[in-house]
Amino acid sequence: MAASTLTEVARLAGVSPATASRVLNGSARKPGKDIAERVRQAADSLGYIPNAQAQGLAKSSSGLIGLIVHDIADPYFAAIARGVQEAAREQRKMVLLATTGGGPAEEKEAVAAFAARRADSIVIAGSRSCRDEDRDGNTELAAELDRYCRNGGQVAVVGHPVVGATATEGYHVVKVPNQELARQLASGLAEGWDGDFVVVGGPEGLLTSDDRVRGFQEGLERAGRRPAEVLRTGFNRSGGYDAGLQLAARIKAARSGEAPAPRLCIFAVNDVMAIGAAAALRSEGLRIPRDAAIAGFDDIETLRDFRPALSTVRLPLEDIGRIATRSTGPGNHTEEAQGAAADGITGEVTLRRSTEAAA
Amino acid sequence: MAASTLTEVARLAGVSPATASRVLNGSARKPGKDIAERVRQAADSLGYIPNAQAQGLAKSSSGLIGLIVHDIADPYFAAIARGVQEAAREQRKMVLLATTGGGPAEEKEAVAAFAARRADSIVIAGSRSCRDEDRDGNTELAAELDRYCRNGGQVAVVGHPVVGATATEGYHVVKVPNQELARQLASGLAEGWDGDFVVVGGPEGLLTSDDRVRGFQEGLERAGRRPAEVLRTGFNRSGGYDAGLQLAARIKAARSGEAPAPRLCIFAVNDVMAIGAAAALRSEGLRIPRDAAIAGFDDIETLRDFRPALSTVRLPLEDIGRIATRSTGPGNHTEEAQGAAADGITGEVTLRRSTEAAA
DNA sequence: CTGTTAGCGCCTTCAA
DNA sequence: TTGAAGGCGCTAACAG
Repeated sequence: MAASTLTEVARLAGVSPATASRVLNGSARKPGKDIAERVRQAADSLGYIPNAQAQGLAKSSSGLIGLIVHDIADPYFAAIARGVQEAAREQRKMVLLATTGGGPAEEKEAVAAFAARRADSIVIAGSRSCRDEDRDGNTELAAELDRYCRNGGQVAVVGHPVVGATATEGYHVVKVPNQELARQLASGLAEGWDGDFVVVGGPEGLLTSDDRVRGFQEGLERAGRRPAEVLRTGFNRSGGYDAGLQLAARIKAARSGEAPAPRLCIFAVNDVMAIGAAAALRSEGLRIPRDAAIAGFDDIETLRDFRPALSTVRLPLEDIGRIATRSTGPGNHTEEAQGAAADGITGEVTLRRSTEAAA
Repeated sequence: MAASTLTEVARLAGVSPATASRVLNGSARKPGKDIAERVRQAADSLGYIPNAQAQGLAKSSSGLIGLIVHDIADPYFAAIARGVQEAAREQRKMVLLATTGGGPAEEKEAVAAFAARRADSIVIAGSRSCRDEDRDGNTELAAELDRYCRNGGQVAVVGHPVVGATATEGYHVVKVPNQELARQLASGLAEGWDGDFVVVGGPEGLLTSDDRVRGFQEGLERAGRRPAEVLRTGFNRSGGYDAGLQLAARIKAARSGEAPAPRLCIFAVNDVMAIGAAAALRSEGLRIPRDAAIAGFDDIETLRDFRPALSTVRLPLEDIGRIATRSTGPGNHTEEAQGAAADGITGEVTLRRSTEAAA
C-alpha cells in the first residue's frame, strides 16, 4: 500500500487536485472555508503526507541544506552541526549530512550529490587545504561549486574560501579570525611564561592550522620572543599524541642535563590535539603544568571538564554553524551576510591552569 | 541558468532521453559502445547532474536515510551518527539529519518529514520514554511510524521499541544490553568497594536510564549489597553536575561527623553525566577516587583522556549506528537483521582509576 | 538495441 | 474562487 496522493485526497473531498493543493499548502489563494475543511478532513483520514520530491520537482527547490564535515564524531564539527541544524529549523529546512574525511575529492562528490538533490544551500565546515596533493581535487571542487552557484545554489564556507573558487553570486565565506586569535593567545601566554614555545600543528597546507601557527608566531615576535619550533602532525587527537610522545622524550632528555632545563609551553592548534598531547605527556610520567604547559584552540565544550583545565581560545562553534547557514538563507544574500561573515565571529583567549607558570 | 537536463544531453548526443538515461545510470540494458561514449561526452560537456528528485519520483525511492537524534553535539549521538554515515555510504545513500531534543512529538514531526521525502529508511537513535507526559506523543509517533512502515519504509530503533508501535514489517530494533551490562558493572564495582552506592539517573521513564538503574541494582543485590539510593536528574552533563553538588554537600556533611564516614561510589548512568558529577565534586574540593568513586556508562571516546580515568561500560556506538542502518538496508530485512539486532551488540565493563578502592 | 509513450505527484499558469 | 491542462526531469513499460 503506497502512501496516498493529493489526487486521492481531492477525489475523496470532491474537489480538484488544484484546490486540494491550495488548501494543504500555503498558496497565496484563500480556499473557501467550507471546502478547506472538507479537504483537510479527507487528507487527515487518508493520512496524507505530501510528496516532497514531487513538490521539489515542481518548484525546483528542495528545502534541503547540505552540510559537509570531515567527521561528524569530532566535537568541533558536531558543535557546528548543531548550529546548522538550528538555523535549518528556523528556515523550515532539513539537513543533509556528508562526511568526507577532509579530502577535496570527496568534498566534490558531496557537492555533486547535494546538487543532484537540488539542495537549496550547502555549508562547508572543514578546513581548506592547499597542499600539492590536493591541487587537482581543489580545482574540481571549485568547479563543482561554481557550477552549483551558477545554477542558483547558495554556498557558505567556514574559515577560508575554497581554493580556486571564482563564484561570487551566492558564495559566502564565514571568516574566523584564527590568526588574530592565535596571536592574542601567544601574547597572553608570553606574559606569564619564561621558557620556550613549541607549536604542534597539522599538516602544512591545512589553512586553519597554518593560520593559527602563523598568528602564534606573530604574537611571540611582538612579545619579543624567539619563534617557536613547529612540529607537523595529524590534525586530530592521535597526531597530538604522537607529538606529545616526541616532546616528552625531549623534555626528559633535557632534564638529565646539568643545568635546570627551562619548561616548555606547547601550543597545539586545536583542543583535540592538545588533549592528545597532554595524554602522551602524562603517559610518560610528566605533569602539566609542572613539567610543561599546554594550550589548545576551539574550547570544545566536552573538553572543558578536562584537568588541568586547558588554556585555549574560545570559538562560538554553534554560532558559526548558525551564521553560515543563515547567510545562505532567504534575505541574507548581500549586505547582512557580508556583515556577519566579515566581523560577526569573534573568539576569546581563555587562559586556564594548563599554562600556569607556577608549578 | 538552470542545471542542464537529461533531455538536453540526449539532444546534444543525438539520441533519445531513454537511451541517455540508460547509459548515464546503471540500467540493466547495455548501451552501444559508441553511442554510450557520445552520451557521456555530451553529459560531461554540459556538466550534467541528474536530478535526484525526479529520479526519486520516477522510481519512488529516494536514496535517503533519515537519522533522528536528541542532540547531534552530544558525543554519544555523534558517534552513532558516524556509524550511520558509514553504512549509508556503503549503500550509496545520503543521510538526512533531524535533531529533536528528545520529545516524541518532535520525533513524530521528523518521521513525517522523512516520510514526505520518501526516505528509504529511518534510524531512531535516542532513548525512548514512557513518561506520562509523553503518552500522547508516543502514540502519535507510533502511528506515524506504523504508517511509514506500511508504505514500505524501513525503521530501525536503537535500544527499545517505540512505545506502542505495532508495525512488524520493516521494523527493526537494535537491542542494547544496558541492563545486563549495568548489572555486570555493579558486580565489578562491588568487588572492590566497601562503601555505599548512589545512582545518578535520568528522569524516570527514560528507558535507557531505567534499564541501567535497574541492572545496577540487580547487580548490587546479587553481590549482597543493599540497594543504592537513586537520584533523578537531567540526562546530560548539567544534570550530573547538579547531582554532584548535592552529593558533595552530603559527603562533606558526613565527614564532619564523629565516625569516619565510608566513601560513596557514584554510578552515573552515562559518561557525560558522570563527568558533570565529577566536575561538581571537584569544584567542592573533593577528589576522586579519594573522597568518592565515580563510574559512568558508554565509554565516550572524547572522554577517555579524562583523569582520573573513568570507569564505565564500553559500548560500540559506531557499530550500533552501522548495524542499525544495515538492518534497514537491502537484503537484511529478515533473519540477518534479527540476528544482528538480537545478539550483535555487546559491551564491556571497563574499570579504571575513578573507582579504585585505594585512595 | 533504440526510440516512443506514459506516467511518478505536485504546482502553476490559464480559462471558466 | 475553482477546475482543466501542461510541465518539472526522469524511468519504465512497450513497440520498432
